[in-house]
Amino acid sequence: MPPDAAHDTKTRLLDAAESLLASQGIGNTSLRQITEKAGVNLALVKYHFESKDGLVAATLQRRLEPINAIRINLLEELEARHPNGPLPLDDILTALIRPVVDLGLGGGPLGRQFLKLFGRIFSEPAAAMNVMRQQMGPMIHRFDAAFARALPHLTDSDMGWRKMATLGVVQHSLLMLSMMDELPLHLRLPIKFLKGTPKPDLVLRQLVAFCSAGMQASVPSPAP
Amino acid sequence: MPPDAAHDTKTRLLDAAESLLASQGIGNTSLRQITEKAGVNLALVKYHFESKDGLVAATLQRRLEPINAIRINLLEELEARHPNGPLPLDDILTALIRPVVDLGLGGGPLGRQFLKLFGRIFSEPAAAMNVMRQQMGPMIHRFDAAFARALPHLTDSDMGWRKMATLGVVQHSLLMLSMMDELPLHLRLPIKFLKGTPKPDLVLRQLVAFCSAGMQASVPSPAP
DNA sequence: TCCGCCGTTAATCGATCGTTTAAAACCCGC
DNA sequence: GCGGGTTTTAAACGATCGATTAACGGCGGA
Repeated sequence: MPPDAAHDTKTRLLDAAESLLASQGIGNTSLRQITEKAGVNLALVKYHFESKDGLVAATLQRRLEPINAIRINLLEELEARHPNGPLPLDDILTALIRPVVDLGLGGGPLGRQFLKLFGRIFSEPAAAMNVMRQQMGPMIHRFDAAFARALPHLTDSDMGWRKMATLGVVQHSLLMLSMMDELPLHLRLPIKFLKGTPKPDLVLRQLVAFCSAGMQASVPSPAP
Repeated sequence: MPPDAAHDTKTRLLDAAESLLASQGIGNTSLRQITEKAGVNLALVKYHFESKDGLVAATLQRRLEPINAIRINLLEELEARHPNGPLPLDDILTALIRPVVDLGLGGGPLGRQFLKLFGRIFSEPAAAMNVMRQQMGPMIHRFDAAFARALPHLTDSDMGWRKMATLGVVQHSLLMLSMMDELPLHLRLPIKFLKGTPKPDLVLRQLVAFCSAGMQASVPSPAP
């Protein structure tokens, strides 16, 4: 992949888009803002990405693809270490959560920006949401067997509720963390217990601890 | 119910706004869409709500206020039943979660619509987010003492992480549920384990079970 | 040298946005 | 039925949106 002009333009558009989409949302960010920040002509969006939706999709895909690849790699390593018998639940959750925490809090401000975009995406127009699910769906499905091996006594329904809750914990927590440094102080109620940006390892441990316990909760009884 | 109370201009605007903001997001919904759906003149938004932001804020406030009032009522009843000693964690979580689940899944389609708006709001422009926090902040703070009584061994930091995770579970799960009936079938990956709209009691039990276990998780140790 | 393609540019398209104005319509006590 | 405040109306404002066009520069192959 040569560093030709076209590749450079694409990257600059993606970087600018990632930053602006994250901080303002998709619907509230204009192509003109993006191209101005990228120092690039407006019409090049259509040339390189066909449309605004295309640019948004490419922005998401650029980050989601490697994250999900790492997740599956970690899972396969884990499965290789435990050829049979139940898998350690905490290790499964770590494989699921660590890649996104590392990107978001381990890297520079770029990762942080994507973290916010990742958190926002569930509320955005269908076009963006579809890319999200297209990327996340197969990855989550890949984890299904692992969870079933770790918690064999859970019904499909109970397991479904708990996977949904787990994703909620990760998505919401990381969104809040990524918002930390740009919110006015008096609005930081949900995260005011934090002194500064926490280290990735701490975040990972907290999220895994909560989700692991939630996953292993005793099945709630029908009705009181 | 006087005949034109339901057709009162303000109420019709709020109803139309709630429905459209929920299904499209705030930034992607125009005042013209709202006023057309409400059967009301465009300029009346400025007359009754000053601006678009004012209408959005009023839409949120109309639902958040009674929900948070019920939450605090339930909490105070709980505290009255346990004048001293620790509070049952599951009951605290029930007081926190039940009101929003009941509104969203117990009532008609109107409640469902707001559920989606509630789930979206964390990703929307600052104006809307501020209203959200302004309403949620004092309510959450009201629960702080109760959580501390139920889990006295947790540090402020650990407690903070777990409250954040709990809100994530509730917010994300309810958003997914509220999206159920309008998503194309092939995109329902996260919730495909559900046959139909679940009863409020089932949802409440699942969410409380997960969050309660997560809240009570053993404190994660520093580093491996 | 010239052709042809790729990347880029400036400019404009029609549409739609939130907001604002000024006048009309309405309601109610007098 | 008349006057005055409240509510509603139609129309337009300037700004900005995503999309599109036609022309231009550069550079490698014929």
